Amino acid sequence: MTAFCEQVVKKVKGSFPASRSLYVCANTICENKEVYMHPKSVRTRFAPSPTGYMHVGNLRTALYEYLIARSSDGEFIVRIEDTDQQRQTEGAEELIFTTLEKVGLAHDEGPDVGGPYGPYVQSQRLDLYPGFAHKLIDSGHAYRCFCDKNRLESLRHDAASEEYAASGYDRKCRNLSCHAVDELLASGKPYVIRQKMPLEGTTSFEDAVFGRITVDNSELEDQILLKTDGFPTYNFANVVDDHAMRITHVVRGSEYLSSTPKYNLLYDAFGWEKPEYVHLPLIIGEDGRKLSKRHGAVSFSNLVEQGYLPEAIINYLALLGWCPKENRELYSLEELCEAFSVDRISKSPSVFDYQKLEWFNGEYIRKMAASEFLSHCEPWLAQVFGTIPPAATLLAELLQPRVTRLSDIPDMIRFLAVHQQADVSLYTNKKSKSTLDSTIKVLPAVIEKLSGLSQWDRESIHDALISLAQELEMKNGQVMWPARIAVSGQSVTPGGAIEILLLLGKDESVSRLNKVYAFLSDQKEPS
RNA sequence: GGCCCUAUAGUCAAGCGGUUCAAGACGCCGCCCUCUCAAGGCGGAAGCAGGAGUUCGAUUCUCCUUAGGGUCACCA
Repeated sequence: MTAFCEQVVKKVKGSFPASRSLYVCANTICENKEVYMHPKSVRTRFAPSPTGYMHVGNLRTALYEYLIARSSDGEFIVRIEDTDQQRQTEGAEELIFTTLEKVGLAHDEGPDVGGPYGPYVQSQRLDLYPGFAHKLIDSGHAYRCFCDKNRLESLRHDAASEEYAASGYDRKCRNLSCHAVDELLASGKPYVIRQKMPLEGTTSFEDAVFGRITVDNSELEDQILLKTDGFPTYNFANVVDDHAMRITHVVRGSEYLSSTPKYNLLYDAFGWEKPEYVHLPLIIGEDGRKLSKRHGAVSFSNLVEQGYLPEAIINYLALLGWCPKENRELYSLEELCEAFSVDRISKSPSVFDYQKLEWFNGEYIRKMAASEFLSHCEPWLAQVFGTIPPAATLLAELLQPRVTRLSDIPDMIRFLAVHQQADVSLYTNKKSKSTLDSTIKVLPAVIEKLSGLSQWDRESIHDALISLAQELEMKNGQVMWPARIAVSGQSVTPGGAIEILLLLGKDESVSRLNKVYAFLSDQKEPS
């Protein structure tokens, strides 16, 4: 007992090295759970597989896991599920951590920060799983299966095989005699270990959002626990690790709903306490299908590239499938921790709505301090001007109420860097009472007036143009409209004539106006 | 196809048998503001999938139908 305690203490302090005695230790942990922990504390885990990109569905799962932990003062753990050797991607793990950091989901334990229940990468716990699998064989809850892939494949293609259709694998090896097994083992034939499902009866469990789920055991396949390469399947590693890491709330997408009974049977076989289950409704695309790459930008980095802010993404995701008690929508992460509760998670799948995300993004942009917005703009301004223009502050001020995605900025301001002649038809505008004739009439006066200005600021330009309208007995619009169109070359601009002139500077403005006037005069003459 | 799940406007959704019963938000439309567009303000159109049953009374409870989705891998 003393030795055990020492081991536990060592482990809690995190000084326990990842070694082959891990098996022994985990085994000890599992069988002495009362000694080992703080049963009250909520522990959730984000267990992504390092596939190289962070799907918003995964991010939302991570968010809810984080919120569940934080809202009850519990711990949030990150565990990497890399038991599929085929799917390893370079830098994938890194991406997971940078994403979590960008959105502010700080974890208490994980491969990068350590913790008392490590290692937190499944490929580093490989020597843990076979022992557990063999324990299950000993207790009669699992068996070795020597069927090769070809047989399974042909089983699957054999439509006549109703037995297979009923429960997946046909359980050929389930009742192999000891003698037969020994012989196969001796021959060195590779095998997997499968879970022995009960043939009759039902299994049910209580899900925090979906309620009671019951399935017939006859529906359950004798799933593979340990692959021929000695790696565990997700189905197995997941259960072993969730238990070993003392996870109290298993939070995941509802696509796992139908396999949860199998996991519970595993917990029962080991005699372990089962966790609470919180299955989340799926995030789907416009077409009603599970959101996937063909729906467009569905990874966190895609979204950021498209100009969405991490805070806006998180806020939107929080409200996608969960509804606060209070009738409001703008929540910071901290506020979400306060407000979140599992019982307000909805059951039906929700469509990922880019328009609504865009609205959130606009809200966050407008809420920003001007200086902060400016720094967000800078890379986009540099993209157009090659450098940060002197008028950046003014530009940002004009952009802030008008931008919904940062990536829209370049197209909105490109006209400032490159002057293009407006389509002649643009000079005709009913509301401003502007026509091509009035434009041709007013332009020389505008040029003259502006050229004569000694000051180039908002007020001077404003006064000059307004007084010009009065002098010519024209409406303000008849002056402002053509000036803006001429100088910008387009009908819609961020800011009015005065702002655009201000942005361009006196020399550039006058030069553009002259160019346009010359062009328009030429156009006019033939007719 | 078997099994499981879901079902309030185009979308996210409140509602958890009857004081207000169909909130609120995005989007859409209109008006105001206005040197364009935004932002902002005001207003509008738009919904309980269908059918039985329980009940004095169903959006709300039960069943059926229909429609969607998920899942049936040595993927997670």
